[in-house]
Amino acid sequence: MALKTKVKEYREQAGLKQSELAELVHARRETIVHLENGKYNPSLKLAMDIAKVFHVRVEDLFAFTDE
Amino acid sequence: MALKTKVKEYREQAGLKQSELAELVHARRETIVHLENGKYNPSLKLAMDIAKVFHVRVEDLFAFTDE
DNA sequence: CCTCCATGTGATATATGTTTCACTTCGAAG
DNA sequence: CTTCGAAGTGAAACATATATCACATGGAGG
Repeated sequence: MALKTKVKEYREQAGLKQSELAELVHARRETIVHLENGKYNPSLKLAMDIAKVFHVRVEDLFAFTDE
Repeated sequence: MALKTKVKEYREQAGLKQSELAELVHARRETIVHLENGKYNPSLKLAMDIAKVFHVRVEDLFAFTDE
């Protein structure tokens, strides 16, 4: 049920601010904040857009855990 | 903008009905219908659940085209 | 301490994915 | 032609992702 994400790790490693990543994927800064803090499941498009920015696979960036 | 998907191909190859796939990923049959016909972007969770059923990567199953 | 900037929060509004239900279409088989 | 099961359609209700806005927090440096 819970979503684990590495967006923050990849973003910081890439030297990007939340606002810069948001602009790259055509989303709002607050949306990135919520995502990094696991507030909700993104749409497939948003997830793939972010994965593309970091040149990683969606599965590298997101994982759903049971419990 | 447009979503291309191979859900139908993989599903038929696996010998599954839409209703069976739906049950496996805890969704409704109509949701699978809409997805296979590119009606909307699924949630990341649904996309990953389907990819897991077929043992493929999300990127193998879905692709967003420009135009 | 004060300022600036990046990050986080919360509430509300809007967009859209998903469900539900009732119905239709279509092919295969009797 | 009739029946039956699988697939498709459309509209309305509902759930939730995303946008918007205003404000709070926290660290770095003056």
